[in-house]
Amino acid sequence: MAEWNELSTEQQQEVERQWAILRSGASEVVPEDALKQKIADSIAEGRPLNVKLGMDPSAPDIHLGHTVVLHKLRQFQECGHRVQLIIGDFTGRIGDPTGKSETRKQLSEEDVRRNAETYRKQIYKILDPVLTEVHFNSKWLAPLTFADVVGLAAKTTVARMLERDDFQKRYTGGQAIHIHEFFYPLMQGYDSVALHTDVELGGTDQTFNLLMGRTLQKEYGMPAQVAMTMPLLEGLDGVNKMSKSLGNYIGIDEEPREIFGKAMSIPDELMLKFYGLATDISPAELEALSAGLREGWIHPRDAKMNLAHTLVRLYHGEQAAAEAKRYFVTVFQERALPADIPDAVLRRSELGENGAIRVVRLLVALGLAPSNGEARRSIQGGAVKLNEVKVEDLLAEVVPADGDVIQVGKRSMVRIRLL
RNA sequence: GGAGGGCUAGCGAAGUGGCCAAACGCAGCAGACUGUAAAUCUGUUCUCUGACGAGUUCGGUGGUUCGAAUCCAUCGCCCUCCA
Repeated sequence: MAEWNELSTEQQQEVERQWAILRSGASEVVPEDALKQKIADSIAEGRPLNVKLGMDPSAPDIHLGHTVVLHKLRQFQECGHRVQLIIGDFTGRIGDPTGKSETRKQLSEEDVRRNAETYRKQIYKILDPVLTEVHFNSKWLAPLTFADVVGLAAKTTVARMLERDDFQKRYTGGQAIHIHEFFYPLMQGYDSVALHTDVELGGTDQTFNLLMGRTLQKEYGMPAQVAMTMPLLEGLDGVNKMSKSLGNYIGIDEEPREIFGKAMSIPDELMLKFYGLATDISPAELEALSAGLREGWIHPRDAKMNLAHTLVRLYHGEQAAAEAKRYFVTVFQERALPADIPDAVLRRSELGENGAIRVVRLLVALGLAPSNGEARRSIQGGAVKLNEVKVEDLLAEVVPADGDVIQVGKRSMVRIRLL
């Protein structure tokens, strides 16, 4: 272990510099002073730190919630450290019980593989591939014998497991906890043993699992990792954490217009948090923005527009961001028709003798309504427009022409192509 | 091993023989308004029908009944307590 006074002045400055960057924004670092020591060791020995992140392969799309941690990893890489990305293909077959009120479904091997591939593709939008190792944890977990597993399980206790918040709730609430769910933290901890991890990152909901890594590493006679948690980002609903299964997420692989629109729908109160956790804005800029909103010289709408723009730029580039913004302004602010409207084919055979068709049927034929009932409701709700003229009559018949534009609400519209 | 409780629309949750296509909340969709797909307010949310009306739905199956989400049998799944 490197003593502080053994380091040169330059090395000490470098330690301080890295520590300031890496510590910033983190919710908790356990133990608090160990991170600086690890950095110092790394610099003294000229050895990069192994920084681990486990990814649950149950949801194949990376969303902004994941990026909070990924951006932090990127900072580690920029300081010269190495990222160990664990694809939890083995654990994924169990399903992390974290934060769940009920037992998760087990994934098939094939699901896990496919999802992991998707991860790999998306992850390098943020991480530096050169400094990233990707591991599948089945590599070391699958060969363990039952005796090994029993030995592993003997290193902790039921009482300890029940300390974890969600197990606690389920246990006292009379909901099932299967024995195999206890193995999840053990396995995740064992990953750190297998890879000699120095620092493990996760959301605050991962605290228990990260600490289990420390416990196990000590049990296996190696230095304990530092557990570093990042704040959780709420989803579009503004209440629950962003997650795929709740459907309240913005995926980084989504269409620019989607990302932009979804960003515009986050509650105003969460704007700053999104800026802070999901963009590359500097602390100084964030402070200025915060002050501007508070004192009223920045319009919340403009701030949110800028957020949406930034998010699209991060994952799709400046050009796509500008386009997405233009689209949003046109369609939602000016309520005008966008320049490009998707075509939908309408066969003449759908039309009656005189070339007419009831609007209800037209909507269904064009895929703008899933059923006639739904189409009727849309008309009754005043949502349907043909060439920007509202259709009010349920029984209305129209004679569609090639190029006519029909809309249901502001968001779905189609240009008719007669065949 | 014993005793008991449960399974209702996307989710949560009422409903215990006809008034139930099924209250209510959430989520979704739409409208108004706006500062945005924020907030707020309003409408709407099984399918077919212009409408009257009809048809499928309450874990699965089979019964009882003029009539079942509601009663019975059976199968499956879940939970609790005792041992």
